[in-house]
Amino acid sequence: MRIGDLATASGLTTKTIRFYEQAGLLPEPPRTPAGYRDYTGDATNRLAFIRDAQGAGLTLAEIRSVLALRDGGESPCGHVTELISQHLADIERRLAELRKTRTALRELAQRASRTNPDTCGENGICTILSPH
Amino acid sequence: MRIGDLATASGLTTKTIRFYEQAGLLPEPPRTPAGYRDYTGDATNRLAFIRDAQGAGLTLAEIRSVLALRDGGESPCGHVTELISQHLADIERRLAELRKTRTALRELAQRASRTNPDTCGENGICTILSPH
DNA sequence: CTTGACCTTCCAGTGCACTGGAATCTCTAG
DNA sequence: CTAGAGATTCCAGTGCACTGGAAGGTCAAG
Repeated sequence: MRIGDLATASGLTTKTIRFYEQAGLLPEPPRTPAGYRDYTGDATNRLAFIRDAQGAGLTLAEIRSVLALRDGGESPCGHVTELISQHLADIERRLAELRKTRTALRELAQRASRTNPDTCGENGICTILSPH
Repeated sequence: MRIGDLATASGLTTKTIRFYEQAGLLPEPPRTPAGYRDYTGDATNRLAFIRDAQGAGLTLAEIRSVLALRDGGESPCGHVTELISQHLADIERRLAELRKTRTALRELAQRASRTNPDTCGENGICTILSPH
């Protein structure tokens, strides 16, 4: 299986696959006599795993750490469980942040609807965004 | 007012202030005979505005566009109103995304708690993240 | 023999908002 | 006179996950 086939099978680009290899996520495959990368079906599974892990919000660095454990013969379960709970906490933080920003923006939208463009610059740049 | 004073007054660093100038957010101030930037109180207001606008989630590019309108003598109200509604929509999208990811992660956490590390690698890399 | 698809490497850029560091200049206090 | 704080410019790097492009090698079909 050459890199283009793997790209098609995985829905990635050849660029991305080479990048993953260089980033230590995908082992270097054997080469054909011509120097072409020659993949087995395992690579498809590995890329599918990377996709799933990314879908869960893991970074490539985290995914690499999980793969390294597995490749080293260790079970990554504990590590993965920890990563998941870290990401959950992170998402809660970001949700709270976003909700706060949303509230602020709604307030600004309210203010915008009450603002007269002809007088809004009299003492500042924009009374909607930055009232005194 | 020299750049250090402005930095103290605005809570930014001198680096950031020079960066804002270079990015077209802050007009080039006059210089002292020694070549030092010499700011008036206006700069403080402008930086406060930038801070407020950033707090509302606007990017520096958007803030620049608002400032450009005001500097050009036009009222930026309409533009600002539009930016606010765009950002609200964007935040709704991201909230929905995050909630989806959170649901997925909770599912994964559930699965993690039911996973036996000794058998989890039997047909893949990690049955928590990527079950078959 | 040529065309075209596909492969190779390597280097560099993207977006965003800064941040770090080097080399040099200016001013004030002791 | 010197030390130190603070200013100047310019270049380059950060993190993240790619993406683009140049210059060239390989292979099957026509």
